[in-house]
Amino acid sequence: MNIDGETRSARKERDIIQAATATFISKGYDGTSMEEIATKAAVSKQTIYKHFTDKETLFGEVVRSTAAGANDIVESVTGLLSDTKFQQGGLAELGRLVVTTLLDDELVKLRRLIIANADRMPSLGRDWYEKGFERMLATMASCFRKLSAQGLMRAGDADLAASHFFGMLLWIPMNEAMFKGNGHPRARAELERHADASVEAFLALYGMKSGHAR
Amino acid sequence: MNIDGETRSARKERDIIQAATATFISKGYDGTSMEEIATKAAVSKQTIYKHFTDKETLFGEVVRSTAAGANDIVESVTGLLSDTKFQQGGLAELGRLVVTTLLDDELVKLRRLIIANADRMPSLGRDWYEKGFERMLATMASCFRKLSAQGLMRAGDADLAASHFFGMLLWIPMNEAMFKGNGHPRARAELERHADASVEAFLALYGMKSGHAR
DNA sequence: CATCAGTACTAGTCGGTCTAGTACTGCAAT
DNA sequence: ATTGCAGTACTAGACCGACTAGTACTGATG
Repeated sequence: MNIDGETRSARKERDIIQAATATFISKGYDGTSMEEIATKAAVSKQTIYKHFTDKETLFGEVVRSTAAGANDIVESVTGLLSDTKFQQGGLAELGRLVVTTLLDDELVKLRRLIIANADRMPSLGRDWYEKGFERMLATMASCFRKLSAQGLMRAGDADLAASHFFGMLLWIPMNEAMFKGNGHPRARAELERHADASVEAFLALYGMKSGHAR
Repeated sequence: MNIDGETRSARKERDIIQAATATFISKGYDGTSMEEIATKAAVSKQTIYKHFTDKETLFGEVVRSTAAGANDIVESVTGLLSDTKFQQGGLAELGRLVVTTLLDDELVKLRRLIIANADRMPSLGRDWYEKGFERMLATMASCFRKLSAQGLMRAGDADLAASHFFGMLLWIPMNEAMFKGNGHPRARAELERHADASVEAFLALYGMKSGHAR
C-alpha cells in the first residue's frame, strides 16, 4: 500500500504542488500552462484536475503551502527578543535574519507573483498579507511592548515601532528586489551591513541607551 | 494638417498610449489585447503596429510616459526642504504629500504591473527603479545633507536617513496597497495620521530638537 | 494619393473535457 | 497467507472552443 505512510494520491498531490510551485515561480501565472506542470510532475493533466478544480485553485494552494513556512521566522522573533537575548544584541541578529530570509530569491519571486495577481485573486493577497505580514508585525509589536514594560525599550506605540523596524530595514532592499529582475544576487554581506546600520538607528530611536524618553 | 501644432500621426499615437495605459492598468499585461486597445483608441490595429513594433514596446512606452510624471514629486521635495520651509514643518507636509501621491490608486496598479513583469522586461523595472525611486532618494539625501550642514538636522549618513524616511513612512501602507486588491481606498485621513506619526519619530531620530548628537 | 478603419486571416496557445485502457489498493473468501 | 475481485486513481492523448499577436487586403476619407 504505502511504504512511508503516504498514499499514492497524497504523493501525487505533493508532486503536483512541487512542480507547480517551481513552474509558477519561474514563469509566472499566465506563462505557466497546466500541460507543463503535468509534464514536470510526471503526471497526467487529468490527475491534476482530479486534485485541483482549477488553475487558480492550484495556484492558491501553491501560495498557501509556501506561506506556511513563515511560521519559522515568527518563532525566531519571539526567541531573539526575550529580555536576555535582546540585551545581547538580539535585535541586530534578528535584523540580519529578517533581511536574508525575506530577500531569498524564491520568496521574492513568489511575492512578485502574488502582487501581480492581487487583482485577479484578491483573497490570495489578503491571506498572504494577514497571515504573513500582519502576523509578524503583531508578534514583533507584542515583544516591543513587553520590552518597554521591562524598561529595556521606550516604544510608546509598539505597533508603530514594529512597522518602523521593518520599514527602515527592508524598504530599500525589498524595492530593489521587486523592481530589478532576477539578475541581482545583492551580496549577503552588503545586506547585513545595511541591516546593522538600520538596527543601530532604530535603537537610537526606540532603545534605552542614550537616556531621556519621550 | 494640424489645428493645434500636432500632426494627425502624433495625435493617434497619443490616443493609443492613453488607451493602452488605461487598459493595461485595469486588466494587466496579459489580460489586455491589442484589439481592445485599438477599439478604445478608436484606431485600427494596423495603426498601432505602425507606431509601435510590439505589444511589449507599447507597454514600455506606457510605463515610461507615466514615470515621467515623477518629476513633480522630486520638485516638491526640494521645495519643501529648503531651510526655511523645513523649520516650519515642511517635512511633515512632505510626508503627507508623499503618502497620498505614491498611494494613488492608478500609480499602485502601475507599480503592480511593473513588478509583475520585472522578469519578462527587466529594463522596465530597472528604469522605473533608477529614474523614479533612486532619483527621489538621492534628492532627499542631498537635502538632508544640506540641512545637516546647516545644523538643522543630524543625519550622519544622509542616504541611510533618506531610506529610513521612506521606509518608516511607506512600509505598511505600501505593502497593504500592493497585496490587498483594488477595493482598498484606505481613508486619506488615516494615511496622513500614519505619516504624521512616522515623521515625528523620524525627527526624534534625525532632528535637532532634543539635544545631543550621534 | 497617402493614410487610415475595418475586417478577414494565419498560425498558434491554452484551459478544460472526454475517452479508452492500465496500474494500484483494500477487502473478502479461500 | 494467497488469491481474486471490485472500485478507484492514473496515463496518454485526442479534442473543443475561445482567444491572441501580428499580417494582408480593401475600400473609404481627408
